[in-house]
Amino acid sequence: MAPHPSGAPGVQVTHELEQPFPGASDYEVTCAASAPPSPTRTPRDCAEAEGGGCRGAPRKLRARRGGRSRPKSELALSKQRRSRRKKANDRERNRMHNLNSALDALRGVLPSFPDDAKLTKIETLRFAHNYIWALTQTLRLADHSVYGLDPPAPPYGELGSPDGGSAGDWGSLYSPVSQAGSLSPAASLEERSGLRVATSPACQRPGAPAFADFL
DNA sequence: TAGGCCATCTGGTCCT
DNA sequence: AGGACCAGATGGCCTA
Repeated sequence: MAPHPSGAPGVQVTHELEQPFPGASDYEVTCAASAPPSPTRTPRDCAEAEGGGCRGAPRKLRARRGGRSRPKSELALSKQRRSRRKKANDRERNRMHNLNSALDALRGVLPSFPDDAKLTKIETLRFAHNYIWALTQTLRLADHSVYGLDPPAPPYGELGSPDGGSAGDWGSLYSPVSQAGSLSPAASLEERSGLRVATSPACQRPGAPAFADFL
C-alpha cells in the first residue's frame, strides 16, 4: 500500500533517522521520564476548574499575573495565535514522524513478508502482539521439553495469551486473537495477497511448526 | 466509485 | 506560557 511513502505533498521530513532505535531520541526519553502513558491519565476531573486550576495555583496570584500582561491589539493577538498554531503543527508533525519511525523499527524486527506490501499500522501492531505471544509460547514449550515436567501454573497474565487465554500445547497455540479471525495480520496478509506467510529462521525450532502456522 | 489507509491540521486537555 | 498528547475532521492516494 503506502500511497505516498514520504507523506503528503509539501511535507518536509525533519525527524532524525539513522538512530539505533528511532524512539531513542531525547524526545522519547523525556516523554518516558515524565507522564505515564495516556491510558493511566487521570480523567478530566478538573475540567470544570478552568482558569483557577486544581493543582493548588492560587487564584490571586494568577489574576495578578494576568493583569500584569500587556494588552495586545487584535492584530498582534491574531499573529501570535497563528504563530503558535504553526509551531504546534510542526511539533505534532514531528511527533507523528517519530511515532512512524518507531513503527518502522517494529516492522524491522518482525518476520518479513516477501513480495508483499508494507504492513499497515494496525497490522503491524496486531502482528507484533501475536508474534510476542507466540514467542512466549515457544519459550514455554522449550522449557517444557527440556525439563519434561509440567510447568507450574503461570501467574496471571504471564504465560497465557495476551488476551487472557491459556495455552499449553501446540494445538492451542493459536492466539485467541488470531482465532478471532479479524485480528491476525498473517491472516489478513494472506487474504490480501494470497501469500503463505514466510517464516523467519529465528522463529523456528526443530520439529516445531512454523510460526506462520499459528499466527 | 466506495472504502481503506495515511498525513496533516486543529482545538482541547493536562502537565511542567 | 508553552509543550505533549489526544481525538476528530479533512483531503489525497490507491485498490478492488
